[in-house]
Amino acid sequence: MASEKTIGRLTLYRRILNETVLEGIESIHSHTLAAKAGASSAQVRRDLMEIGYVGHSRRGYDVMGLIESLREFLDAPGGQGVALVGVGNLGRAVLAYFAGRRPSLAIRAAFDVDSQKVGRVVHGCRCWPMDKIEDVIAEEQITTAVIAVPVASAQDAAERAIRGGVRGILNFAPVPLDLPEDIHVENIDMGMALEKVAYFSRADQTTDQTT
Amino acid sequence: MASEKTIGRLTLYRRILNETVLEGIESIHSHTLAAKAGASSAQVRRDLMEIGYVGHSRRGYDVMGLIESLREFLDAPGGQGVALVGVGNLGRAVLAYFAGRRPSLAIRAAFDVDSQKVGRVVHGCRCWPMDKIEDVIAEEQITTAVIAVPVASAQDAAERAIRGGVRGILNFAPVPLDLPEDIHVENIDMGMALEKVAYFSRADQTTDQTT
DNA sequence: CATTGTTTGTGAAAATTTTCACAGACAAAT
DNA sequence: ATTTGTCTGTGAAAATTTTCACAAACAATG
Repeated sequence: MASEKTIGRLTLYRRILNETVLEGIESIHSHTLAAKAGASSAQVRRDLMEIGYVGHSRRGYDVMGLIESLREFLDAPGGQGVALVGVGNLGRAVLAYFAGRRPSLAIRAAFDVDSQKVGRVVHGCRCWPMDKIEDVIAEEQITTAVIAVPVASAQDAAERAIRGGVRGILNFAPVPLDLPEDIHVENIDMGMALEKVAYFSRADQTTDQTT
Repeated sequence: MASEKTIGRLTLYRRILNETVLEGIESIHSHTLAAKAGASSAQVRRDLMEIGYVGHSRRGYDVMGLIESLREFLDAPGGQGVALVGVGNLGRAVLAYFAGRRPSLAIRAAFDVDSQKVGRVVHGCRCWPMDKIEDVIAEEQITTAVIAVPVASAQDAAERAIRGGVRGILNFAPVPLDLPEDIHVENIDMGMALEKVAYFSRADQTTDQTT
């Protein structure tokens, strides 16, 4: 029911709410959350409608309750494992980013062709050789893979991860992957993103910002 | 006139066409380009309509001509400079990614607080201390900045880049930046992206892939 | 030269996403 | 107890994006 865009914003709201709760704030209005998220208040209310969380008129949303509700909606009941394929600069950045962040969505294994990296533990994550992908993913019941390998190996890496049992892929390689359509693919293409920004940075282009 | 989404796809088409031309292919049909880009042929035709490039019925689009047309549309006439703020793992990955890729959109300077990094040249790009941002950006006429610093310094880094003259920002820090609305901001939020993929990786969620 | 089959360019329809705007709820103030 | 002002939840409108579908173009074929 919830669109991809809505899911993205919900995760953003959760991050904002986690900060909010640290400040000791107990309830929050849609327009406050909206301002912090860079959205409109109507948008926030629509999104929360999607997960069926109800606020109080005048008082807004109960922060703790909303966080809990988001957790129930967004997180898999038993937690989910993530695999990282490619432990280069980008891969290490990804590991650093997620290290110890969310236990219910942790990077449980990393893979690289470089035998120098194999066996080492980076940011609390063990690095395996590429040919162990299927086995380790299956064994650790990993559902999601992050592809951070060069373009030439991306398609193969993705296919192997899927053979291991992965159902969703976060792809950093700037190439569209050709995969079964029941596999969810999210592309992060830094080159494309930079070109877009550069285009809109030009004085002659006028469009408002957003993501 | 062209939407942000269209601009994104146009850059993707260009990348695909650059590969196509290497294969010695002289013309391409909308449906072929669409398949490689993961879009529909109607979408491709609409997008190309946007830049006013016309193909030939039955023969399709002239690859070289289209690349040239995309260049005219997407690239700034005199080229554009990019600054990188933050030379950690992610920053280095960004540098490696763009090193020597497109002369008209090159990373001309990098900045970091770490005095160990200052003065060094990473992937052909000199690293400056943070307090030189305004000066170097102004001097090099840099229009676009990539923010790859921790959350806590992202807002400040962005503001200083803007004071130097930057008009567009590619922000990797997982925090919405609060900036003048004439500044174009593009957020790449790896955490949000991974959570989205994880959500759609769950067996109970069914939605088709795309980006 | 006519026919055939394929492809572009594009109005119009469909689908999706966002915003508007307001009834109903309710805390606070009087 | 009543009024006041603000906030939610949501139907409906607006805006945006994508797809449909077909006339016009035209290379290829006979």
